[in-house]
Amino acid sequence: MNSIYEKIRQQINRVVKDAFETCAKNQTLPAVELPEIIVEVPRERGFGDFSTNVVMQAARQLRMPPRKAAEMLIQAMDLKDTYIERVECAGPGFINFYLNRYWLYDALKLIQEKQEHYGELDMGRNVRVNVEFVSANPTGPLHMGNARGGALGDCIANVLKKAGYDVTREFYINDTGNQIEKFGLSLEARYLQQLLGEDQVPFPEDGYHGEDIIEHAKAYIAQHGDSLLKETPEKRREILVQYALPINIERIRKMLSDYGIEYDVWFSEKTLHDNGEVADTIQFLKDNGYTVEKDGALWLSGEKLGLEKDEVLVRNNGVPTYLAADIAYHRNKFVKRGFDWCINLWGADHHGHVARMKAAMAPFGVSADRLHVVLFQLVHLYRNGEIVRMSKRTGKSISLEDLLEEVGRDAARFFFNLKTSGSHLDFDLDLAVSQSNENPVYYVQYAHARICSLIRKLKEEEGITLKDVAEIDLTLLTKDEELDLIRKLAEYPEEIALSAKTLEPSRLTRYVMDVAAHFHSFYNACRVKGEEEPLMMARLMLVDSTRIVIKNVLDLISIHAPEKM
RNA sequence: GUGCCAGUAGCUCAGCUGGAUAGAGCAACGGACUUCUAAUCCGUCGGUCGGGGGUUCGAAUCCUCUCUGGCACGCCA
Repeated sequence: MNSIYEKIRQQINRVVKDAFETCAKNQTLPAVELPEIIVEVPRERGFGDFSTNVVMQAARQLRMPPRKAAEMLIQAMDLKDTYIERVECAGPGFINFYLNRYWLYDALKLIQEKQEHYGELDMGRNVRVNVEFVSANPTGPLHMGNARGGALGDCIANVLKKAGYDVTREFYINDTGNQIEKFGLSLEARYLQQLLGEDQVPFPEDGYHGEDIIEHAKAYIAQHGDSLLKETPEKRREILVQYALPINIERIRKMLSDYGIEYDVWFSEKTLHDNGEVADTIQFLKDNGYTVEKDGALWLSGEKLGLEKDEVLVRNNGVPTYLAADIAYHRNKFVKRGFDWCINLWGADHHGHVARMKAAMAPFGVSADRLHVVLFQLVHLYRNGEIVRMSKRTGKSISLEDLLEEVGRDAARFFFNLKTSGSHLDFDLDLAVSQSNENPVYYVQYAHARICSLIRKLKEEEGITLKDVAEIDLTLLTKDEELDLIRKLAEYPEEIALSAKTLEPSRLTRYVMDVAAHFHSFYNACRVKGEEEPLMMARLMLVDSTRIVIKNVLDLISIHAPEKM
């Protein structure tokens, strides 16, 4: 068993179904097909611990007022061997379940039993999922979009893993094509400028203007001198790209690693061209009638795939487009490597690409729902209440490196995971570094440190450590603050399930803030140290369980859980 | 012009597979440290859920129209 909620849902499900069968047998209710029984937690505590609206859903088929049907059901319920203490009908026809406290005590036992494995589910058993994220152009430093995409993608991967999926994290390296062409031209111009003087060599209008390009040129000259002057421009660019690209990729890898992200696969786009998979994919589409020829180019047929318009696959100069490579890439993921499910994280400015990418999988027998694109909105940085576009130091747009330098990894990961991916994100730099009650990062970390401190003190000053669960009387936990905290901790597996289902890990960030809030309330209302041994031990178990959950969530969002602050 | 996303408290946002009296944090105001960390807690204030219409027992949630903001509509990626 992984979740008390799951257990309770099963109990309620069984109780309702059995009661319904009894009623059908007595003919107090018509024997109809019941809809799925949805069990939820009512907003108001007074409406019980759990409730279901099943008779309202079924009111039409039952041909009876919901309240009346509910009453019949409740009368027929057998509550033996359940947590359910009593059942009431309320409102327009809700059935409210009031539970005894043992479900909460069992929830605590479950946490202690599972420890860091608490919250793990088997939702994704045998499902292999590929999560591809960041995939930044290796032509320069990582920007805010990469930072948000990185935080989201990594967290989604963590959550899916926790939910039992077989997860592969992947970075797609755009190491060929137009961007690289531009990269080469920029490097070449900077190289020549260094050797021949800036005025002697024009810099390409749409080139990469960053300082890093000049640094690459200087570094290359320092190591290899002016030997490229005598090469052909093509050869020169090739050598410069071969020199600078691995450095950039390594920098990206290092930067993301500092950010807490480690990939399983670094996938090179170039290999798809070199080994013929792009050509083969285009040929396959052509052979199966998914293409049209027009204006000297080869187009993906929009009509054939249900798209609004055709898209170029091969330009009239014979060079395949990014789309062609991307189709080959996804075909590689699904068909060649056999992933059941692929998740891509893209900036919202790429939303136009989603429909064609999904549609383009159909020819390969891959249904659109196996490709899931998570679009995330742009990030706006604020300082002193004003929007910040440029780095003070470099005058360029703010890089991930700048951000980590200014606010640190914990704050960055926390704030990028605080809002749902679909909403625009305003990142307040002042708030992220402020050591105050306004900063939610500290709020959560402080709760963890407080717990660790408490546990440490008990051990060091009193020699007290947590006893075996079997020897602890949890029924001594009766105060609202205690029970509310346990209730919150019991929700954790539900949060994992919902985060995995919706691919919205930001709810975990909000959840852990909630856990911290309940802990702080508990802490102010109840003492641990100095209480009589049995109560102290029960509370210590609650506190330690809280520690386990907070640590668990902070690990998922890749934020440090300090033991002291 | 067409499409996608968003519009909820002064601010930043949850809630959106229809459910009971729409939530949280911050800000504002008033309280709580002899006792395990006050980076904390408790309380008060705060809403025509952008607007109109519709669907039904019930709508912030679904449909439709409309207004506002962002983005996309390339032989760029």
